[in-house]
Amino acid sequence: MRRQAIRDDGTIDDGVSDLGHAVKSAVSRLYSRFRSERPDGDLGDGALEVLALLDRGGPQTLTALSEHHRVTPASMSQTVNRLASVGYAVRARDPDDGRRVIIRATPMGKRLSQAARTRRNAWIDDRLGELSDDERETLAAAAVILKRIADA
Amino acid sequence: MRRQAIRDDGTIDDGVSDLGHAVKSAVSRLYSRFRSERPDGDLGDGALEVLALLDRGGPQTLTALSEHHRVTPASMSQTVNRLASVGYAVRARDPDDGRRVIIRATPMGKRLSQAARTRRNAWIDDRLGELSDDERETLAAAAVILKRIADA
DNA sequence: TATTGTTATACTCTATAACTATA
DNA sequence: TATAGTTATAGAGTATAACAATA
Repeated sequence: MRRQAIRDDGTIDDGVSDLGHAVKSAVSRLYSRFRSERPDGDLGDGALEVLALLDRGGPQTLTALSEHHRVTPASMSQTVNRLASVGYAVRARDPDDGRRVIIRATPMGKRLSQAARTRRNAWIDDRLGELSDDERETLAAAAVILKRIADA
Repeated sequence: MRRQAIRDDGTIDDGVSDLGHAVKSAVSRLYSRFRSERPDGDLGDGALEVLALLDRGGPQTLTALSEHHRVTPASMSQTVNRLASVGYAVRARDPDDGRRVIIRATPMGKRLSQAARTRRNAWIDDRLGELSDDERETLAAAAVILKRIADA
């Protein structure tokens, strides 16, 4: 009889090739954990990621933002609405193409983005500090691969 | 002058220790990608993950489900409402403690869960198939570490 | 006509607050 | 009193459909 074990997520580990599930499960669980460890009072994830891109990558059109974050332009327009309503971003017409809208972070939005990044990385930084050097190297290598897959 | 590069997410890679950001960014980007690659017609992520746990891990109390998924009992109660409203899960009173509610997947819910898992792993399985053996080993090792961090 | 963006509407998932029922 | 669960309400984030403005 084959050895079986119930994983933390309730699925069965039967020893068969199952890397896809392992990666998806680890990513989903860790993403949930990031959410539950999120400091109160911050913007939501979507809005903060858009603000970070505007802060560090410069002004962007709505379409560029929506493609980068893999959401529809309609969804991104609403995220920009949220950022604009609290003064963290502003819209301006593109002078070269009146159909385009250029979105940029305000100085207040940039300050918020930078402060939030430090706050929100605190939890994962603490966890990584508890690992061995070998484990950190593994994660550094894996992060590169995962990023490449995500952006392919 | 220090070499700098703008990352895909718009932040600056200044070569300084930054593993926390790399991991968080890779996980967030990949999670977004999972969402955008999700087949139409499936349940949402939260509901499907609960259904998978009920299918493979057996019946659970509401509190157990909410703790496993790191959400409030109130949130989990609503996710169970969604599953129950379409016939994928049912509630029953715990005969030993009338305060408790036992939630279990119906046969239809179990079938849906198993079919959905295959559908939803198809994208990541394809991507992993394009990697080298070394890269897959790195991801397998990283998945274990990330899972441990997420569940700590 | 094609492209860019917006608004209206709706669904999922989450939270807090206030509540009921049982121990 | 403490524990287990629910409902009401609200907000973020997502989608599709229908629309306006510009190229």
